[in-house]
Amino acid sequence: MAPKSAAARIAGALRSNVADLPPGGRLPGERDLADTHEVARGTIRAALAMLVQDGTVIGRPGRGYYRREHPLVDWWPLTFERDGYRRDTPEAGLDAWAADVKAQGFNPRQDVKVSIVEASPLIAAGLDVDPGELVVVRERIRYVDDWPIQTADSYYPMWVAQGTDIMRPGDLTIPGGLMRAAGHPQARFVDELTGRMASDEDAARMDLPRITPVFMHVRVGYDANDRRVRVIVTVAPTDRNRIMFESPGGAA
Amino acid sequence: MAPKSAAARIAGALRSNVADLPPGGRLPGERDLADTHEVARGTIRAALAMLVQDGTVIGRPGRGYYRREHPLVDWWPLTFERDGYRRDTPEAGLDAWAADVKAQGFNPRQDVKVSIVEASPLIAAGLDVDPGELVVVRERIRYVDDWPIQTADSYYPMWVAQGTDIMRPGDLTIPGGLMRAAGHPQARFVDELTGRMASDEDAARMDLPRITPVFMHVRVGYDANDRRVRVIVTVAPTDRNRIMFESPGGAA
DNA sequence: CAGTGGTCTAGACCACGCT
DNA sequence: GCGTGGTCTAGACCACTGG
Repeated sequence: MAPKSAAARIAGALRSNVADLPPGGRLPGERDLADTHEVARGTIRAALAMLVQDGTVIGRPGRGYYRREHPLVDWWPLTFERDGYRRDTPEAGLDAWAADVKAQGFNPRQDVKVSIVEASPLIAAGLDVDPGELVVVRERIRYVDDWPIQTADSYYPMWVAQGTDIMRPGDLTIPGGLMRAAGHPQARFVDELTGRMASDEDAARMDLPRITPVFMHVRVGYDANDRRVRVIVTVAPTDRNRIMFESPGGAA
Repeated sequence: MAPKSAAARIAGALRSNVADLPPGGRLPGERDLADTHEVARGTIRAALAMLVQDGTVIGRPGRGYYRREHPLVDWWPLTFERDGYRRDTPEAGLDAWAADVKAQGFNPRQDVKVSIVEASPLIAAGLDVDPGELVVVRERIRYVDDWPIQTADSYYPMWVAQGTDIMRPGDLTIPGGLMRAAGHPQARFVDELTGRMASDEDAARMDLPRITPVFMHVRVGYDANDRRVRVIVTVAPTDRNRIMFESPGGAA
């Protein structure tokens, strides 16, 4: 019924081979696979690309292809305050994301870099400032068991960040949250979720092959006066992250 | 700083060319582009693939590449009942999705096919039935302005669907919702969102190039007795869909 | 150093859309 | 029938990895 390409057929065969491998086990090299399947190397690469994309296999330049070791990490970007549901009072010293990861039995870590940059068009639109205006950014790379899982960059207008802990480098863990401590508790968020392929920058920060699809999550936070006080841009490769949420029933 | 590949460099150049094109305008063929940029056709294809992935351009087999005409369609999978926020009493004759699309000024349409199938492992896990057990599926293909936007397949256990409107073919528009009418109003949902590349099946149903990344949204619906009464699997290409939600503030 | 994946070339044949 | 994209081949050179 479905006329499969040679690459798709080989991808299926490789999938079985990978299943017989121990986690972390290595596949033969592209040239070997090309010989045994009697196709050109390009065809093998197309097949392997499919396995990389769905996370079956990890490609390491200069080393080879390996069976995936780590499972998908669940990410709950929505924080309800309903039914006593989940967090919102995360364990001391952990932000919501880190608390979630720890609850899944993994070990979270975040590298943080603070700097002052000119607002890109995306950020300017989110913060309602002029493009090129100076804003403060806290760039985070999040690791789970020392494996890069996602990047989360928070942008603040100067008038919010000035003279607060926001400008302090390092992985801050402030009870009640950074924004509340800075005097701008957030009243609501608007979230936008799009998808794309990993950019060169994503690839460099998270050590990804550029064929990986990623989620891009943009959250605009508003304070009680409906002023935009923060934009968070999270980039999460789909082969490492699963987004979860729960909602009350409706007519749908 | 960033050592770009030839394909990436050409992709950038093409991006400018596309911007000068009217929406729907056609690019030169791959062989022409290869000549003018003095590279092999494969390199041009790699560059074009980048533009297709981020939705700048639409590839039509046998015809050519065209500048994208239609904007991203917003999709709000979450239905709050707060602040008088949005829908949940959708316009008569429209489900929540169609009402959203119409509110954006577009024209929604859905093709529905009803059938009885054996539960796949994914569906069996979601409905808490045995794999291979017979379930009812309502397969929908959703169009916006006659452009395929997403597929949404709803699976029901037999004991839920038997003898109800669920088994009636066609695009049903039942005030209060199909589930309520069938005697199984849903108390809550658990949602899971993953990403992957379009499968052969996705490509066929929505006329996609297989290099398109897609969102896969799996929603499990529970009734008041916490029984699983429905699983909806939605596949939404990231180059046509943007997922939106809004949430109350927290400590995060 | 030899082996790996990453990229590119210059062809080729195919199925499909159009006229 | 001709042009289009989709796929595949059999090479090549590169940068990077590891021992």
